[in-house]
Amino acid sequence: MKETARFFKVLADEARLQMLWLLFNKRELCVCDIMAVLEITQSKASRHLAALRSAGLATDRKEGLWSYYSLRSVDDPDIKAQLKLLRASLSKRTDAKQLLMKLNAWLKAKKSGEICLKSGSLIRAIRNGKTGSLQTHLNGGAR
Amino acid sequence: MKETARFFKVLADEARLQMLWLLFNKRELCVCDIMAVLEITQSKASRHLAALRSAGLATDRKEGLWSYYSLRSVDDPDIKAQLKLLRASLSKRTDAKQLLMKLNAWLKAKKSGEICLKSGSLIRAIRNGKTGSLQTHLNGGAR
DNA sequence: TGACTACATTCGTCAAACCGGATATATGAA
DNA sequence: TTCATATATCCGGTTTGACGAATGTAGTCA
Repeated sequence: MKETARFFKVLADEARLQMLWLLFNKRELCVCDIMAVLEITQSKASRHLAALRSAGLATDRKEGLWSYYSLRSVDDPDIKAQLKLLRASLSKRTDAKQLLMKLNAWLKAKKSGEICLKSGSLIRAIRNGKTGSLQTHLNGGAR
Repeated sequence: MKETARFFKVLADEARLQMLWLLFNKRELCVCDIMAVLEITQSKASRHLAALRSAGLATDRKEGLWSYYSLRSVDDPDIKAQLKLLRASLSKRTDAKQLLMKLNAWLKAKKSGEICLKSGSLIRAIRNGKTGSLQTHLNGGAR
């Protein structure tokens, strides 16, 4: 039963629940998207996604600079049922619905050319006074 | 979703899962029974049972010296479904089955007059060299 | 009353988990 | 090659949670 407890431990964190919820509804998201929508630091996003992956609930696919995470199809019927129930349960929550709206808004904004303002790298670049092409984005490029 | 995470936190402990499992199958147990079957200290048993109670999953009923714990009927349909699924999931586990056998053996032994050797009070009494009626149990009474 | 008990709670310790900041790695572009 | 970036991981610090031992509380019984 230790194994069962370990499974619930994975679900016993709000950030991971939110990530699962997003992945329930989007099939594939990069770390940057999750950072932005949940408004968390990059290391937090990466860390919890790694936890979901090592628990066998998610997989990642690398493409260029990005890591795209998606749900992993589990074979254990009990875990499958738990996840299904979790999804149904979250669907009723207003905060979950709001999160989904936020996700859609973010993806739309991203598609229209904006960049991730929460990016740790970006923040560091700004602090360091690095100019580079970021300025192009922030001044000329961004509307 | 913080609330959901908090719920899973309650399930994210082996001892609490075991207690829930016992209560799924027995309707009412006193702390002493749980201590004996799970082979845990009295404070551990009491602490985790209190956690289940404060999470709204269990209630207790006092009768004389004993506290009898039982499951509390929850109204939230999602939590109800989660617990039902948990029970079904645990039912398949061999360790859960063994625990149940152990519980039945314990209850049978208890009925036939044995006392709880794991009792903290008893241990303390022995350490303190108190004689009293305990010696009757340990020498004359016990087989 | 005083001894004995079941259980609750407190206390100090220890380990696990979460966190943000910093750094490392790897890729793509100039 | 060098720079900008996305992500992973490392590093201390803080919080959370579990634990056993000890103590407290309230029943029972002689």
